[in-house]
Amino acid sequence: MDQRTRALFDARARVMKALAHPSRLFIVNELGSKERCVCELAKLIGVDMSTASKHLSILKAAGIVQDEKRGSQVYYSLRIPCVLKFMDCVEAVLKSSAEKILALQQETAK
Amino acid sequence: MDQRTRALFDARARVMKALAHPSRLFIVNELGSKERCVCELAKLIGVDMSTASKHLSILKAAGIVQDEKRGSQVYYSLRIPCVLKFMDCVEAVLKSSAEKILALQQETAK
DNA sequence: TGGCCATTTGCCTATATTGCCAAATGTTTT
DNA sequence: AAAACATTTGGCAATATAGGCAAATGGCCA
Repeated sequence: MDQRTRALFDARARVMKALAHPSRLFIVNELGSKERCVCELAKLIGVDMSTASKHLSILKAAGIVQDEKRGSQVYYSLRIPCVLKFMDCVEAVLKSSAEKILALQQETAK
Repeated sequence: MDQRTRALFDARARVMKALAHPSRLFIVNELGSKERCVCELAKLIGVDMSTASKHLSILKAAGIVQDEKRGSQVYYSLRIPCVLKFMDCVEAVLKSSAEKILALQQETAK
């Protein structure tokens, strides 16, 4: 893999990494329907506000969300909504895995 | 977030995590055009074969690829091809980030 | 101004990930 | 059977990630 290719996949992996955490996937999902402030998201997830803030800063650094300060609150929203569409394919992977496990069990039971 | 929701997002994150590494994204990309054995992928990426094998086992455990042993070689192929489509959106994120940085630079230069 | 709330940042510990080497396993060939 | 090759696995050290607490910052209101 040459230097140029490596840089390309490093950049892509940085974006994927930002999404590769349950709380951050939950955040992206929430922001898909409406913008939210940090304290709302922290409550919804059930973590410390500082933890939620850090997850949001990771998503922001990756270019996935954007923030807007209004009064004393910071509202986050999706910057690139197509990430929401990842979940259909992820669910297909999960479904397919579940079916495979089921098939193996029935194989064993024979 | 209730137990059920947490389990859902944990499962999704496990799949995303499997994809969140430059070598593994490269592998998925390669397998998009044709199946490959471990040694080919190791050479293409430029890592030890044991390293490539571990990456492949992570992708396999996530349900993204499948393997088939033929002779002394193990050929891996994409099990769920829709993951290839993630890259368009990831590129959109990267492009948008690049444009934002450019805009900020021009702002500063004023 | 003082107090309260929302947010961010620093710090710290626990845990997870990465990638190499070496060893174990299985396959093909001579 | 031995040598050669492909793959996987275990061990290990370096590095990265996660999340809570406490402190710092900034806005709002009495």
